[in-house]
Amino acid sequence: MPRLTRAFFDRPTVTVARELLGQRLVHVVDGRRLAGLISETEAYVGETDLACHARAGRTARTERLFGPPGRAYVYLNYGLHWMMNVVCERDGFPAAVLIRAIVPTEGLARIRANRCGKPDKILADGPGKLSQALAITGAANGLDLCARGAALFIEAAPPAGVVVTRPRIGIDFAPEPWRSIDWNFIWPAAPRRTAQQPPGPRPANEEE
DNA sequence: AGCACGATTAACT
DNA sequence: GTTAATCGTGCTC
Repeated sequence: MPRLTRAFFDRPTVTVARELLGQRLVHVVDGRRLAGLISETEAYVGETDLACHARAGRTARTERLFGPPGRAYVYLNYGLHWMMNVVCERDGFPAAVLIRAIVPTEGLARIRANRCGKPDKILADGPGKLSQALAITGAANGLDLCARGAALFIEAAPPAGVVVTRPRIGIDFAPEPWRSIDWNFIWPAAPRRTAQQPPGPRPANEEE
């Protein structure tokens, strides 16, 4: 499947957040693909969105948000957890989609190791967890997901179909209407479990 | 220069 | 349900 292009991200952030459900987030680490299907996203849209980091205006931290679409905005939250976002909309307008959950599909052995052997059900069902699972850190901040040869990118996959919306998580500090607007998107029919390994010889890039 | 607080997680009771 | 872990950021003094 081809990779999503810059044109995909150069659209309204809410649209991108919806359509990212079902698509495949891939991080190539040491020549090995670590990947999963995106199952939950959130939209953060502009300086007027008082839940968005861009509410602080253009600063050193938010520079990526204001930049061109298709790049990663990765920041550390609570001093512990890396949050993986994809910048959306035109250069100069600050907006991004936070990827909040994925269903791991490739590189399972490495992903389990990155997650310290935790049960498969909770390998990547949170924004901090999926970053740990795919080994995404602040080093990825600003990377162009649409560049040729990028190690971090999103591949096209069948669309999610039915999508459920609800208010965004963890932004109780924000005033209305931002606190309650339905900018969290979930793919309820996402595969619950990680696919089993196919029978026969394993791919060359699958470990142990 | 100092401070309060997160777009969270895991391990508790 | 409660709480510790842990640090970059933006704001105040």
